[in-house]
Amino acid sequence: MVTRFAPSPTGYLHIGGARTALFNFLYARHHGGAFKLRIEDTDRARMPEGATEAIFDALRWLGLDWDGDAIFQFARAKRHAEVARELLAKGGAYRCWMTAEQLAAGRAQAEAERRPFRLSSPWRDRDDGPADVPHVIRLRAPREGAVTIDDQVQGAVTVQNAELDDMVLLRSDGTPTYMLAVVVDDHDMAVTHVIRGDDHLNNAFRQLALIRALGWDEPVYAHVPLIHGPDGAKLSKRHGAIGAETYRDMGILPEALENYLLRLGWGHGDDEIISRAQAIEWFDLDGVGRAPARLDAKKLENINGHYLRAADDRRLAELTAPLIAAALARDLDAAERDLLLRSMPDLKARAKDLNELAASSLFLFRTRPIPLDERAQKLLEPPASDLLSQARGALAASTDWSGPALEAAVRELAERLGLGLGKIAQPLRAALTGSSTSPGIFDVLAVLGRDESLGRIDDQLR
RNA sequence: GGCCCCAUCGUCUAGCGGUCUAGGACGUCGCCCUUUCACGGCGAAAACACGGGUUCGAUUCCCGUUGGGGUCACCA
Repeated sequence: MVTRFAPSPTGYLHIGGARTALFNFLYARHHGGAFKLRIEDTDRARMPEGATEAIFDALRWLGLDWDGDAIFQFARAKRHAEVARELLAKGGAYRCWMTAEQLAAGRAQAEAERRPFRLSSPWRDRDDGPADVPHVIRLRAPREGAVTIDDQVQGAVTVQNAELDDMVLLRSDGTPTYMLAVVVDDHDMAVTHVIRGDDHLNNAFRQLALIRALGWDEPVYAHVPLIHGPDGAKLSKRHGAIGAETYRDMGILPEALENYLLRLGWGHGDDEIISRAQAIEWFDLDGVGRAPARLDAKKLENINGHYLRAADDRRLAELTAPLIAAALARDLDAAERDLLLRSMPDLKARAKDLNELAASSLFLFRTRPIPLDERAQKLLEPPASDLLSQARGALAASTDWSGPALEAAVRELAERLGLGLGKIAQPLRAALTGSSTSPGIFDVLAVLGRDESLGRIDDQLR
């Protein structure tokens, strides 16, 4: 069996497209089939520079590797036209000389009479038009009866043939239409399962008519509901993040986005955190829901936090280093990279995305005297500075500069003064990190080292 | 508007005639843990759109209403 993902290069990988790709990928892997990629690049005018690469990048980022080379639809135009001519020769299609004006007039009249427009070309049953005048080739679609598609997601869907008109296969300039191209490409690529957004459900009936006229094998269809914005409307630019790469920029891990997308419109009992391997084992079309799902940023964030905590420290350090460098406007040296790596276990426990992770690590790399934010300044006001001074003494007296040893020293001090640990820890935190929130203060002390820690404290004692 | 699809907590969903006083997750609100922030733990509020059938029995099946969505090009 063969599935396929067929995006048109718009400049980014639509988040809904990413989910469609994921479903196709998972379905193919689950059934031991192939997952192919086809770029529907026939609309050259509306194709931004680098649009194809953007799709490749996003797919690779998500780890949705396609089998074989990507197929470019535009390059296959000759083949498409050839199929149309063959069909014409067999009588399954006809030449139509209706003009755009005639069509427009028909539509306008239909609208005025408040009845649906049904194309009825006078050329369907005659072929004596002027051969040298531009004309299109239309499918001679059946007018009687109905077609039922046994959709794997939507169930049995029936449409009357009278609802479908004779679609254009070849434009008057000889270029193929999308409908033709899709059918020919799916056939030539040996696609057996067409899994796509349900905005194509209506198209399926037209395409099926063409497939039948051609006498080709019919694919299995599965039309997945679209993804909606938080307001329930179709996802569009005004909702903000619609490109998969935007999520990467937001510091979302690809496995988190994948898990989130997988659970959007598909379920497997109460399971929430699902690995790639597990997804391949479990995924099937019968688990796909039929109602459109809304995007929920909070849930994505939560899942991302989960994957962040589970992620390898080295990988996170590598992912975060460039973000830190950008914030600092300088690169990290080897020692700093090591510091970042060592701090990662403490850092990643509290971040929900890579940007937060980077931001929360900045205090490690500040040069003395480090800047203090408003709350940190407040924490260091008079009564606290005396405590800070005493804490410095206790710390400096410790012969063992390790987390547990330092904690013991500070706890002892707190007890001696009859204070809660927080009374001492907070000023310490402010002096060491310049912030009121950070990883555990004894971890910070340990990771920063004796000289740097004491130095930062002294800076605040002056 | 025609055609097609859909309908369980705010959101994602489990449920495939009785096990439902409807389960889980995110979010929200309490409490606990605690040096801050997170994490984690415990608990709470929160849904079967409505109306008819079918059935001994409907969240589950059928019809209608309402409400969403998709689609109606010589775009893809």
